[in-house]
Order: sequence, then C-alpha cells, then structure tokens
Amino acid sequence: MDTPLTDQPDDAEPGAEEELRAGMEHLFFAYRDFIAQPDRILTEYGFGRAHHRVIFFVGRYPGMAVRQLLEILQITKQSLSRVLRQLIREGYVEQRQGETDRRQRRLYLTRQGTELERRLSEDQRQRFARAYGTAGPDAVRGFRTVLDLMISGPPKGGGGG
Amino acid sequence: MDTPLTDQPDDAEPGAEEELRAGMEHLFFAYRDFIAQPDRILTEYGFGRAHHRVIFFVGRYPGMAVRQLLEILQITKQSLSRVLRQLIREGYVEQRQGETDRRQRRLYLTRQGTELERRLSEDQRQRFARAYGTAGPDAVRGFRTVLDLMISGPPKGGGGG
DNA sequence: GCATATATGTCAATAACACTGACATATATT
DNA sequence: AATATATGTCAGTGTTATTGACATATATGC
Repeated sequence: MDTPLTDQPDDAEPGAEEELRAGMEHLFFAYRDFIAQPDRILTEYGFGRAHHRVIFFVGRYPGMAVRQLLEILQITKQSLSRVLRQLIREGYVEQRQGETDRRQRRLYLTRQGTELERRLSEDQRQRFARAYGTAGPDAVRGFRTVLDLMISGPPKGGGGG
Repeated sequence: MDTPLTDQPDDAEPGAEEELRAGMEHLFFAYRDFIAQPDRILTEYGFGRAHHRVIFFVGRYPGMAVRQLLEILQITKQSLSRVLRQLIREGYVEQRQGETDRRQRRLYLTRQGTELERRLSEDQRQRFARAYGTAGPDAVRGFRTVLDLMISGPPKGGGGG
C-alpha cells in the first residue's frame, strides 16, 4: 500500500540480526495498520485512542475497577480520569459501586458503549479473522506463542508476568 | 508483570470471537511492552517516540528520502520536520543531497546516531531474540505469517489495505 | 475511635506528538 | 514558461500524556 520497502534493506546483515529487525519493523507496521481505522471512527465522536482502549478493556472485562484499568493502560490516574469522565458523561460507560469494596467504582459498558465497541473493533476483528483464516491454525498458534513470549519477558526470569 | 487478568474474561464467548479478541488484547500488550524501555531511554535525550521511529527506519534503510519516511510513519511533513530538525541539529542524523534527484535530502545515521539506535533497540532485539529462541522456528514462521497478513489487508483485495 | 492506607476524583501546569493551513525554495518534468 | 515534486518552515490548535497537589469515601489495623 504505502510501504515502498523491499524485503531486504540496503545494509542487510545475514542471519539472525536481520530477522530480528524485520520482526520489529513488521510489528510496527501491523500495529500502525491495526489502529488506523478505529482512529478514523473515533474522530467522529471527538474521541481519541485512549477512549478506544478504555472501551475495549471495559467491554472485555466488565466490572473492571479503575485501578486495574490504570495498570493495564499504564497511564496516570489523571490521564484516565479525563477520558473516563467523558465516556461516562456521554453515556458509553457506567460506574457501579463495588459490592465487597465500596470504594471501588466498577466499570461497565452501556448499550450505547457496546455498540460503539462493536463499531470500533469491526475492522480489527476482520483483520485478525482474515489473517488467522488465511494463515491457518498452526501459524496462529505460532503467532500467539511468540506474541505471548514478548509480553512479560522470559519464563525463566519470572519477572512477575 | 502488571496484567492481573485471567486468560478468559468474564463474558467469555466460546470459539472464534474470543480468540480474535484475545489476539487483539495480546497485540496491545506486546506493543505496549515493546516500546516501554526505549521510551525510558528517550527521555534522557529529551526525545520522544517519533525520534525513535526515525532513527530506526533511517538506520535500517540508509539513504532513505524524507518522502519515504513520511509514507512509512504516516505523519505530516510538519510533524516529521520538527523531529528531524532536532536529530540533525544534535548530530544523530545527517542529510546528503540525492545524486539522481538533487531535490531529495537523503538521510543517514551518524556514528552517534548508530550508537543511539543500538541502545534504543537493545531491549527490543533481546525481546525478539528471546521470544524467537524460546518459541522455535515453526512458531516464528507462524508469527511472521500472521503479522504480515495483518499489514496491508487481504491478498485478494490487493491494493488498498 | 483514631491513624493510616487504598480507591477514586479533580485542579493546574506542562510536554510530546500529532494536526491543518499557508507559504517558500530548489529542482524536475513537460 | 508552466506545472509538479521534494523539502522546509511559520503559526495556531488539539489529544494524550506527564507531574504535583489536594480532596473524599471507604477499608483496615490498633
């Protein structure tokens, strides 16, 4: 589409180094293209990427506490607050007091929020579905294996993943 | 490390839908963790994520023209300009006039820029090397297959993406 | 009850990174 | 000469993030 690059860069080093850099590059492209369409939709609503992340995770884990969301998104309370306030005010997310811990404000998508979530993730779901379908189950397993290994570090180090 | 989520969300739907959403979620985590360490290093230099992207791509494709960089990063000329100006002024990137087309300013890393590139990508390379090594060549092939399929859209549709 | 910690929310100031619009220069193409 | 391309810059704006400070409600330990 718009990546006029050959598979092998000018100073292609043979072997592993090149393989790693190619992976890094393609992860960048995949993520870039992954968020392009939702970004376009969000502008209609006056929302940004952060709103999408909140809607995605609250949709996926209903009843999530604010604290959890902060840990997942790794942003500050102040940043989340502005986004969350907007989503609540405009009727996409609602809060309910926690039952066991009443300090918590547990988060849920409203019907309107669920609709927006569907709309935002439509292209992303199709993108995954297409890639998964074309690549086949073995490749998907490999994809998930590598992706998961990149998330929290090596199983040996533990690191708290 | 900091993702206190179970593998299956509250409203787990059976089958494909759940698989897709899990993939989307893990792609988010992988990318988030992928850029965390470079982001920390960049603050030492007063640089941001955009500087890293420029350094990465100029390092990978020496002699790249500004136009190509704009297409890859999908940002505006004005946005790139600010970043590029800073990198040139501080001696990480240099420009040379194109030989065949003298309007072009072809971009190269200086020695200092190459050093910074190594430092910025060190954690990312290790992360990929670890994941690739642990997952094994079959999984890596699957990973690359799926990742590449997600980049520009279906092979059938061809062009757009 | 009191002290302290946790979960949440908000105000203010700031920065990085993107945007649009307008305009300028050098060079290439027709 | 006219037009297009490649690049650069100025001005203004907006989103998303930051840090710091402070407030409220609730939980927990003594």
